[in-house]
Amino acid sequence: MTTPQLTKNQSLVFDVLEKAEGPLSAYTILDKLRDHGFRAPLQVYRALEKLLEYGVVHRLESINSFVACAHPGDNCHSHGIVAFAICESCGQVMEFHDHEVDHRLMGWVRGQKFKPEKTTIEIRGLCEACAA
Amino acid sequence: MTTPQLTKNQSLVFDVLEKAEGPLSAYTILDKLRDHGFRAPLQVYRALEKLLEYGVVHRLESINSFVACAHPGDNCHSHGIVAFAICESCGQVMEFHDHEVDHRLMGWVRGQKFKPEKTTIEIRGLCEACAA
DNA sequence: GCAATTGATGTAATAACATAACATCTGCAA
DNA sequence: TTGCAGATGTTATGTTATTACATCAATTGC
Ligand SMILES: [Zn+2]
Ligand SMILES: [Zn+2]
Ligand SMILES: [Zn+2]
Ligand SMILES: [Zn+2]
Repeated sequence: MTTPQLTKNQSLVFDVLEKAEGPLSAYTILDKLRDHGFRAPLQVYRALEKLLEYGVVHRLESINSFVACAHPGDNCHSHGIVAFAICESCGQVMEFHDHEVDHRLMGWVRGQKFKPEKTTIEIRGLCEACAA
Repeated sequence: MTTPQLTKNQSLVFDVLEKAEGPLSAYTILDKLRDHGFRAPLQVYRALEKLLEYGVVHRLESINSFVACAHPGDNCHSHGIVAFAICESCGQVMEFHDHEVDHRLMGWVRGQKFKPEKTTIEIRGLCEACAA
C-alpha cells in the first residue's frame, strides 16, 4: 500500500501518534486534538481508518489502542505478519516480524483450508526497564 | 490451573458458551441468561473472570468475545501459547498451538529482555465452508 | 461556467463493551 | 455467635465504536 498525501485530519492524528511515547486510545487522541478543532470521536476514527489502510499506523487489539508504525518508509509489512511486544507498565511497544512464525501459522491454516485475512500477534508483559 | 467446582453463575455462563456455535460477547451471554435471573453485565463479567482464570474459557481480543476452550480436560494450555483461527463469516473458532511458534516468539522477546505475561495470536479469515 | 460526482469533514445521537462502588448473602471457621 | 471470605445483586458510570445525516471542497465531464 503506497501512502498518498495525508489530509488535514489524517496528518493531525498521525502527528499525535508519532510524537506519543506509546499507544493511544482514540479518545485520548481526540482530547489531544481538541485545540485543533476536533470535537467528535468520528473525526479520529475516520482518520485512523485511513492511516491503518496505508499501513502507517497499527491497531493493538488487546489494548484498544493505536500506535504509529515503528518502521517508517518500510514496506516489510506487506510481506508478513507484524508482532508486537507491549509493556503493560510504561506502554512502550516493540514491533517485529519473523518469517518462521508466519510460515508456521500460515502452514497450519493452509492445512485447515482456512483463508486468513488479518492476523494479530500481541505479547503483553514488561519491558527490560520496567521488569527490573 | 486446576478447576474447582463452579458456582451457580459460573456454571450458567459456561454452559451458554459450551452450547454456542461460536464466540459470544458478554452482553449476548447476558441476554441468554435473563430467563435465569441475570440482570446486569457484572454477573457475566465476574463469572467470565473466573472461567478465564481456570482456563476453561478464552477471550478473543480481536472480537471482544469469549469462547469455551476446545480442549476440555486438557492441560496443554499451560505449556504454550494458544492460537485461534476465527471465521469472520460463520464465527467458527479453531484453537491450536505450535511449539515452534512459541519458541520463535519467546526467543525474540528473550533477546529484548522483555518479560512476557500473556500472548495473543488470532487469525481472522474465512473457514473452509465459508470461503467456498 | 456549471451540474455531477467523489472524498473528506462536522455534528448529534446511539450502540457496544467494561468497570466502580456499595449493599447483601452464604458458608465456614475461630 | 461472631467474624471473615467469597459470591452475588444492583445502580450508576466510564470507555470504546458506529449510525445517520448534513455540509464542504476538489475534480470531472459537459
Ligand atoms: Zn509497522
Ligand atoms: Zn516498560
Ligand atoms: Zn483452550
Ligand atoms: Zn465460516
